[in-house]
Amino acid sequence: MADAITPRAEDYSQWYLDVVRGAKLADYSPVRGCMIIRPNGYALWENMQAVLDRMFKETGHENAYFPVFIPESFLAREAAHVEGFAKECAVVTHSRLTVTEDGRLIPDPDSKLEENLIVRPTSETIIWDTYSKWIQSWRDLPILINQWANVVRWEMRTRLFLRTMEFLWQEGHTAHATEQEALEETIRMLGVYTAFVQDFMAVPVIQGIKTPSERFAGAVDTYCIEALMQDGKALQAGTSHFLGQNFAKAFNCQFQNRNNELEYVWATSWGASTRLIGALVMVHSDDQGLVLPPRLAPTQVVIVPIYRKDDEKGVVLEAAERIEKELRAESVRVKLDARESQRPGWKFNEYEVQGVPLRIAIGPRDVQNGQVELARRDTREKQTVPQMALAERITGLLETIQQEMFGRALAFQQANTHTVNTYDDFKEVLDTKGGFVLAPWDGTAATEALIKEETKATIRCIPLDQEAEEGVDMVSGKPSAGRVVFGRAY
RNA sequence: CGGGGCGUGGCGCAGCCCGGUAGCGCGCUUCGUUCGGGACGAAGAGGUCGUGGGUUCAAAUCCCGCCGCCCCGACCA
Repeated sequence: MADAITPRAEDYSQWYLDVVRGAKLADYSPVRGCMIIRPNGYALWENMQAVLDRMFKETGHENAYFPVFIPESFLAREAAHVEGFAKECAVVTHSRLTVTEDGRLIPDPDSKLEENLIVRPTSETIIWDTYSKWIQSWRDLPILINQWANVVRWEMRTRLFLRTMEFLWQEGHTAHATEQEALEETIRMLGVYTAFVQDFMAVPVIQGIKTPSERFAGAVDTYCIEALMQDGKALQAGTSHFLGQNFAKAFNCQFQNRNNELEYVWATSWGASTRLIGALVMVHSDDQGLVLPPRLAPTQVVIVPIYRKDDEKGVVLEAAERIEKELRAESVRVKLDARESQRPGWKFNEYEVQGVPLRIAIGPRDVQNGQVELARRDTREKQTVPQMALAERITGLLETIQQEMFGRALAFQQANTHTVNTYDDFKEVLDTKGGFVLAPWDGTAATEALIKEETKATIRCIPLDQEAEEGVDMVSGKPSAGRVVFGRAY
């Protein structure tokens, strides 16, 4: 087999890329670091979008769209923000090209822009410039807006889905009259992400707050959900920022409150990206390829008809189409692959690599016995079941698969979460097992930086459910109030 | 930008050390036999060997320059 998948244990990086490409999710583009999302990958993204979008609307948000170009001067308004993003911006300096005498294409010097434009790396600045025009009174608040967009960050090193120069995401930007309300929004959206990632992606996460050094550029506090990949590395799966009044001040966005006083608006922003697809791949896939959770799988069930002669073809296809109809009536996303250009064995493999949760094979034998062969992608179990009440069995089984995938991922996360008290144990666990490491921390950036420098592990978050526990920092020996989550991260 | 590696049909690679005019697997096309786990046979199509220069009767192969890509780090959703 030419396109065999590298076993996970051998080279995780290669395994991941093999799965992504084997499942036809994405390709590298001619431009370094950019990604071509193939129909398979995009179908997955569309399902994720649909669910998230519904959740946003259920929590009172509406969609809008802001421009891809941001005046350079906007970025400079918020000090921490510019610090964080200035070094990874694509800059537009000219508006047209011209051909030189020797036939080269260059930016026309005559078309140099008066002010450079940057391609948005995130939209806080353009949105807060806009909000400052929209908001005068407390009656104009809150504003609860989400945007589905692409953004560009000129990353030094990239990897399909996990870090690409351009990526698709949603970014929510909300404006509130009070600090309390903005804080509640921040936590609410963290909850939405948690629900989405756990209940739909079947990926367990730890909720927490970032330390100041890992905080979003311009935020007062960054809340996040952290997931654990199968190689023991952590991945940030979503963030929700409490921005305080930082952007309101930078863009002079004030409102008059009920007491006739002028006040700066309180802000949040939150985002999740196509990186989630990477997380999905890295958490559930095996050496046979992608494994998709039924709730997000573009195709939940594939039917592969098997026949040799024309008379067999007739009865087999008839049965297959009947089953397809029954499943569709139950809102199952089903695909009947009756192509004659590929053989059954080839199709079995193809849909396994693509992660389709369930496969039904039906041949003359089955038609005769009133049965089908049902194969689960996640466990690779096969069983022969009656055609009677098949739709009911399948909807139940899809739900079982969804639950069991989450259960296995959770068990993995728990088995790879270690509690340590000494620096030696800490290093030992990181080097031999990886995973999340719960360790005491004295709360200083100095020890955090030292640990990162020496072990490449960062504080993924201070968990929201952190228990008060008197301890001693592994490095400084200073007192620690509770454990934080360390890990090596993507 | 630092450290490694690699550029040879669509994809993955061998050939390079020791120069003689390009090969393998997969894929693709046609025909036949097949079809319950990536079928088999036969016949085909497809390559400026990244690029520029040098050495030589002769360069994928040796020498020098340049370009590009991948991996590991610094940066990051």
